[in-house]
Amino acid sequence: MDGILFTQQLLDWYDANRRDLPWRRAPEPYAVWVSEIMAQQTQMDRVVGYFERWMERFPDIHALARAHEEDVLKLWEGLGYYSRARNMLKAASVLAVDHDGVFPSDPAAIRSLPGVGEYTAGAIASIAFGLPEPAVDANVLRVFARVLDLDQPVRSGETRAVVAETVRSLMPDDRAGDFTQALMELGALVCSKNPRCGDCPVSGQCAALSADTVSRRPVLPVPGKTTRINMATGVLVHEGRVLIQKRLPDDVWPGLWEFPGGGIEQGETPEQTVAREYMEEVELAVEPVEDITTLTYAYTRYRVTMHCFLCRFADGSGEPVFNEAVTGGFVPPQDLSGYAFPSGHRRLIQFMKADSRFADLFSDS
DNA sequence: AAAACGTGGCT
DNA sequence: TAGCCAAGTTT
Repeated sequence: MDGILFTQQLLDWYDANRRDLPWRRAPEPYAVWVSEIMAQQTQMDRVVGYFERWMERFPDIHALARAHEEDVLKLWEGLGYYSRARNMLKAASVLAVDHDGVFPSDPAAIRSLPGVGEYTAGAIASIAFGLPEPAVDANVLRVFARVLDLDQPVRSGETRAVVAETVRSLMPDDRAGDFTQALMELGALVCSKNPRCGDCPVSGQCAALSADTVSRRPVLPVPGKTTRINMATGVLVHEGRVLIQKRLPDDVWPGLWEFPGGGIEQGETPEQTVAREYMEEVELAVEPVEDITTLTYAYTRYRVTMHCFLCRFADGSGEPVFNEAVTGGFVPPQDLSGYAFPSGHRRLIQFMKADSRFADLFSDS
């Protein structure tokens, strides 16, 4: 393969086809960092809105370093992989204290930040600082699995090393950041799962295209099995307010809020599950009085069916004791928008807001 | 080193 | 519909 030609063709294509993303207009290090963390395992189109809200709220390192986790999580709500947001808060503290609020250009210093791995360090170094550091993400692996017609598992350490070295050898000294983004842009827009080889600027140098093995590249790992879960949750209403609790650290969705509930056990009805979970989690006797809805959602390898019920106190009233939460309490339903919820619970709230049966609960008075 | 960690859109 | 999978990192 002709490296000079490959790089030139790719950059020319990028100049003509790059998407207009907000952090590309003025790639300063803080903005590049924010965009790269948000982009991890997330499609660019979804990142844009979150990025703009984030930059508005936390415009620089110092603003972020001063932020509360509660506010950071609320801004991140719906993006998933919330440890990214918590790690950014930790990293902002490191940057403010150890680097005086100035984003470091040293690749090793970048790599040492919480939440910054091999890929992200290379991306920031090249895009924000113009350094010739490779950034090998799934796009880049896919592109070179085809260009080089690699028959090894694409996620193996060996493949990653080969691809990183290839990227290094192709990297132009004057446009490192554009080259990094061009490779990923090509993977996202052209050399995708279902590739559009007719539109590819480097199809003339693609070994897989010549060998007619494009559809077999990259060689992916066998996916893990998904698990189905049935859950039940209850919205306890008392004197016009609803009970929510904040999830524990070292669990799924740490620090996010939720309505109490849990898995439906063998022989239980969803209503019985809600009553049992309320007793276990918050030591309250409740009775489900109305079926709100049943919704499904997915997280990591789980597919969840969640049965949702409106609940009342079984014996008039009571004080919650939070056995399986950091804290919690009764809040006015109008205030729920101020808390970060996992998507399933967020959708439950939206459902109730849109359902006339619960109009009085969400009315402003 | 395998598994956990979210979510929504597309096929 | 049931996967597939997206600018990965951490443990």
